[in-house]
Amino acid sequence: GFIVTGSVRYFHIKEGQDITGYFSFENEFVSSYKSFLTGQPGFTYIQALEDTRLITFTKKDMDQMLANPMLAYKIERFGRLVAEQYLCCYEDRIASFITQTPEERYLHLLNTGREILQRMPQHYIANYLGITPVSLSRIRRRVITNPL
Amino acid sequence: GFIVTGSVRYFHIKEGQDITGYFSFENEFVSSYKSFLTGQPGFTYIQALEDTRLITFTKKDMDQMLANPMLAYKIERFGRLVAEQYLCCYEDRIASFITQTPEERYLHLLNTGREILQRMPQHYIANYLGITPVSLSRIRRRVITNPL
DNA sequence: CTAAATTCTTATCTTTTGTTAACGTTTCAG
DNA sequence: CTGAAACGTTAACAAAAGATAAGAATTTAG
Repeated sequence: GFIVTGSVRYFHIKEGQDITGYFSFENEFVSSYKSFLTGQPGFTYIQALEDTRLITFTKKDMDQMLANPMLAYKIERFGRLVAEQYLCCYEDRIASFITQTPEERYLHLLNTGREILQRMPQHYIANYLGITPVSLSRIRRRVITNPL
Repeated sequence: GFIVTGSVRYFHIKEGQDITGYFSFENEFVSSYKSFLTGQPGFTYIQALEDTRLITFTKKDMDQMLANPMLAYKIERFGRLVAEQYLCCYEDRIASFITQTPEERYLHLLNTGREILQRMPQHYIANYLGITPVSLSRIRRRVITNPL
């Protein structure tokens, strides 16, 4: 789907707990991409966090358009560009887990993630950074009391 | 590029230290994908770890083929499928950082990552799991002495 | 074969995180 | 308005990870 207005969070369920992994906002695509591509049920759940308007299409819609010679070229291109855009985001995100500490990831979010910081509750943001809400609260205190 | 024989590692450099983020083996693609797509210099370095044979093409090659009406459709499709395949891998990898502990990630690698475990030195694998080599060594001891 | 370099383990200490629980605030539903 | 739920902070303790250094074991180069 494509978000016209509103926002969503992606989450996983592990041992009964739900853990938020990502967010999408207006003018972004939203899907459990792997599940969409493979047609297999996935383990990523999606929830709207505000009243959200979406334009959606199914895998079947996609396949039919790909099979239609009048549309195939445009849709192949569309699929390529969407996938590539996601890829760039994911590459950065993986690099952040490999090279940065949770505190560094939070500081980076402070500089670049206004949308997330302003619109998402803190315990979702903690999950997104790969830590617990308690730990994020401690990091915030550290950062506030030791600026620089 | 596409690896015919051999293997490579991807790494970042942070404060003088190099940190391995990923590996690719025979019959897989290899590139600093974001850098390739955007044309901007990236922060991902790639190094061959064995004698490695590659088939390579440049961004310019790609753009020329995309501009050629005889080839464009096939190349758009090719680009889409390659990007989508990467996307699925990355999605799983991000989920592992969000939902699993380092020990769980290592156990998962034991079950699925024969190629990496057999062909890569352990300190690269530690980086790949998002931890230090010392910490991986401790996890291995825990896992061996407390099986189950 | 030998010396140097690399890799892995182990130990010690410090820092950080996870877990659990308590508390105050805010938000929300009835 | 009121009680319940959700959210953020803090504290206390246990577990894990990072940093550093030392020492085997292995690999590599000359």
